[in-house]
Amino acid sequence: MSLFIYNSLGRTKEKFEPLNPGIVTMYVCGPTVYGHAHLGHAKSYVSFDVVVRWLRHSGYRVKYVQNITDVGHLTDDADEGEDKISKQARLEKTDPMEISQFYTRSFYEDMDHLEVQRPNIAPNAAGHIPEQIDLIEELIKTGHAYEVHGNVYFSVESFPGYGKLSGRTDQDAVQSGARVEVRSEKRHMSDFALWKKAEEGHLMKWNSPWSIGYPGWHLECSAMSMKYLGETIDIHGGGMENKFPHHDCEIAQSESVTGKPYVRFWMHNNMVTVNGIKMGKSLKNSVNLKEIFKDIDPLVIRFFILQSHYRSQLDYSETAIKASATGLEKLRETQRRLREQNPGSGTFDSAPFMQRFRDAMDDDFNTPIAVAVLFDFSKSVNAALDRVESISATSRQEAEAFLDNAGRKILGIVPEESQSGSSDGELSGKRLNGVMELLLELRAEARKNKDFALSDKLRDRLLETGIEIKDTKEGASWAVKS
RNA sequence: GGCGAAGUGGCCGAGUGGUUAGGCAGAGGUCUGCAAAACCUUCUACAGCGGUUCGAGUCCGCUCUUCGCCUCCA
Repeated sequence: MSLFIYNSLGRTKEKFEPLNPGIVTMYVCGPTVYGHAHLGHAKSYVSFDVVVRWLRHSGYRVKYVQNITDVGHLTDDADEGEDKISKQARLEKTDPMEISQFYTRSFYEDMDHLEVQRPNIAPNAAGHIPEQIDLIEELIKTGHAYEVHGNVYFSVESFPGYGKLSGRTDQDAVQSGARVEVRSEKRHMSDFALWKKAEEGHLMKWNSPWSIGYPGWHLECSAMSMKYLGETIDIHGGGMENKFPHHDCEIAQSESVTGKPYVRFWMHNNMVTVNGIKMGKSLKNSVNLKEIFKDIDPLVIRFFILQSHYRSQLDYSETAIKASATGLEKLRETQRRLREQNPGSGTFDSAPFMQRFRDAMDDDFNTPIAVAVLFDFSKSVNAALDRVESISATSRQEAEAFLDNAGRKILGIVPEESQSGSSDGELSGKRLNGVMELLLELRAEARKNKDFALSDKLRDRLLETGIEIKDTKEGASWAVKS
């Protein structure tokens, strides 16, 4: 089976082949850096991380670009309001550059915890002003854009396909219910800004042929995507809420300049909701990642996200997270058992699970099914290990390799180190192993002497510190509980 | 008003014309000094009403409900 990807452009799953054999060019809309990342960011970037990992696993060289939006765009609508980054700078009593740098670092910190691999290129908008100006000049030259009082607008009437991604092709209908008052200086209500003249006191501004000002929001992705990946790219990812207007504007700008398709596959991931309502900063219900990570292993969050499909909404609740934590522990338990149990003579065939896993991933990155395959695998492996004959060294190696590939390298939900269930490096140290070995030995002696008060004390007190003792036929083992 | 998505068992969450999703929770059992872990067995479904079909959560129509976008947003 070959890889099929749901393309938002045609609203169907299409067979994926890159434009250039062996190489996939991929661009994903990055965050605007004026606050800490929340669960929504996690869902988006974990989802696309798995996409990249699967493409690479499938043998492609993936050139992955993910931008950082550090030009402050407006808090309100297209024409009013304060620039978000400047506003945050004012609130934190500092300047925009510090804000964007600080939150960029914070973003990567959180993504690192989630095992999200960094993009190959992470361009920032403020560093690509000349490229954006070039693009505007080209659009003016070709009659797709016009200047009014230092502002430059894209003329949607000059691009017949405007709105094809979101299905909003009738601009009069789109505007009839719009909640935003439209500036009269535009030729058409739907025209959008490519360059804005800076108002008095606006901090983030640059010189341009039209005014001292700043670029429109949609422009940066077009400019940077084409600069680093070429005029036509294979995959462009982003959140569903950006389909319109952001992505439709990107298409209009880019294709007007090049005359070529801008993106071959559009991928849109769905939202995180809290009690059924979209999570958003303005709604004050967003779940900050740094807060969650205080109580929950980041990989549990990653697992929680991958248990649903990227195109489905994901409803956040503490009970759902707890269920995920317990479930993930089960997979890790199997991983530990595979590493620790002595080989026997039985056989175990991992191949069918590999095949089912591949099929799931090839079907539009169906991670919920891929995860279900891991659970089925886990169940079968545990059963095999429980048999008297256990499984042979060869079978065990195969099973371990599958779990390592599928669970760690692709889904990124099981850790490399088997001894510690958490990503806490301190606890997984050799020293702890030594101490635990001693404690298990003492407990075994106590049990042998039927001193159950002592053996239970050891077990209970260790559990209080987050270490769980597991008695099996092969003797006791331990694991850090996440 | 326009564009779009969705309603699955106690909860989370796949599937999409005929055959078990999976996880969590619940029940019973094996194991255990007792537990936990592990293993085995097991209960509760496809919003409603029509239609197509030998057969429909799955296709079609209508109704109800929810959510997203049309303003910055992953």
